[in-house]
Amino acid sequence: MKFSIAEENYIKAIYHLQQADGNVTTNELAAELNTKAASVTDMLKKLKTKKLLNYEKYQGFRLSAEGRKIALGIVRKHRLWEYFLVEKLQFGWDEVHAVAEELEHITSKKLIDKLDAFLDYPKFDPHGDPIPDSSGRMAAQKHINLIDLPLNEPAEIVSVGSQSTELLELLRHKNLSMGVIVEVKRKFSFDHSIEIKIKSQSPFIISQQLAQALFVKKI
Amino acid sequence: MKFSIAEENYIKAIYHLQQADGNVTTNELAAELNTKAASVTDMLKKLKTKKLLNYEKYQGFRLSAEGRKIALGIVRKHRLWEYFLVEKLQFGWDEVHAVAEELEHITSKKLIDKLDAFLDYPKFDPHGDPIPDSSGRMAAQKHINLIDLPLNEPAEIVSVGSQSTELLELLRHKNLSMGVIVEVKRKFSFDHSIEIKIKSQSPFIISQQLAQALFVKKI
DNA sequence: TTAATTTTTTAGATTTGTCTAAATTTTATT
DNA sequence: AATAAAATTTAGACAAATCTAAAAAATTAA
Ligand SMILES: [Mn+2]
Ligand SMILES: [Mn+2]
Ligand SMILES: [Mn+2]
Ligand SMILES: [Mn+2]
Repeated sequence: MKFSIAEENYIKAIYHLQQADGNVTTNELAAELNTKAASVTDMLKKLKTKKLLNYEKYQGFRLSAEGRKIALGIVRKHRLWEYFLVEKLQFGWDEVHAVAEELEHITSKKLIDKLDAFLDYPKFDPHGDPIPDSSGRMAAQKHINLIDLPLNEPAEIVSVGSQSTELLELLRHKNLSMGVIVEVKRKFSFDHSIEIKIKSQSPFIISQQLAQALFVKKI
Repeated sequence: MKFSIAEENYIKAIYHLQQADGNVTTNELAAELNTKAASVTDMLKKLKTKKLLNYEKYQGFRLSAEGRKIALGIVRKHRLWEYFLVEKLQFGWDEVHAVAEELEHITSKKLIDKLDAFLDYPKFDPHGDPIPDSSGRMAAQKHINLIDLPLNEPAEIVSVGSQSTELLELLRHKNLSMGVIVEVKRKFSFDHSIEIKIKSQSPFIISQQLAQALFVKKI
């Protein structure tokens, strides 16, 4: 079956929300998609009819197995295109999300598999998120939140919690990006800010909000 | 101003038709887009309002200067993507058109200019059609129709008259593609078929329709 | 130069995706 | 448990793009 761009955007958004939340709510999804709750309800009915969604009125919802499969296909396309934009076209890692938001809806299966081969089957996108393979499998992320990293343990930044331009702008300003090695030097309990150090730079403080948006792997 | 995918498809189709025809008619455009005349009329009104079209009821129409500029931008994207698909992703030259039909609607200007650079500023797409540069300029095609090529003059195939899968399938079957050197050996006036020869292959006959779909450059 | 034919436009519906405002259901608070 | 607040759904409207059928205009042919 083929899906419209609007349907695909809903499916993908539900997929991401249920990763975090388990059950997804109407308002949550409306906020995620910058639309209104009434519009969401309409689309939920349609996706339910198409058997992509387990949904009962007022009860919240989750994707069906079939819906999850569709979602993984869209996520695969999104992340492969992001990788292409950064690795081949020299985009900054903080400017690819909006373009990939469009490219992810190109329908050719052959295109995406050939792109995957051309890129040499990358496992992670520029934000550190795993890229599903053509059957929907992807590497698990066993990453810990920077806020939970013990003091003085070097760790590598491997992913970010959101793709908002605001976040990515701040990260760029602080020279924080995928692959950078960080160490937590102090934790301030008053506001939960932390002092971190990155290679050849004096330590600096980041806010709780920023630390929670960063995931690291101990090395 | 931003345009919908439907609007862009109309603009591009009008551009191609007026290249051949001068003035374009409602039915012509409906046929080109596989839609109905009534739908075309509706869209013409909209494009006129947006000043992309010189159009008076019942009089036929052409793009305005602004409309032509938009059209060239879409053509540029279409042909650059086709080049990418063939040169980088190893698509056959006969299978790229449908995918490019979608990719041409991705809106990022930065994307297309970076793609152009990545491809090293190609001048022609895989079908031999010139690719407009970022200001809309492109190489002129000074090609002659294969049906008009004099006997025994070697010439190089440089473009095809349409991208229909039917045509491209036939060309592939006959080993005819961009860059192939052909010579016309005989012309049969009964049905206007011609006998041609290509490198290391015995001569064979092609129909008038096929010969008219091929453009060559004398060498 | 009428009449027939073709082309084009209009009128009225339909589908998709969206919205606001009102109604309903659920959840939280007294 | 009753009431207030919040979340969700329904009702009704709208814009975009399409269609069919009918009307109007232009073209062609008698
Ligand atoms: Mn998207
Ligand atoms: Mn990403
Ligand atoms: Mn198109
Ligand atoms: Mn082409």
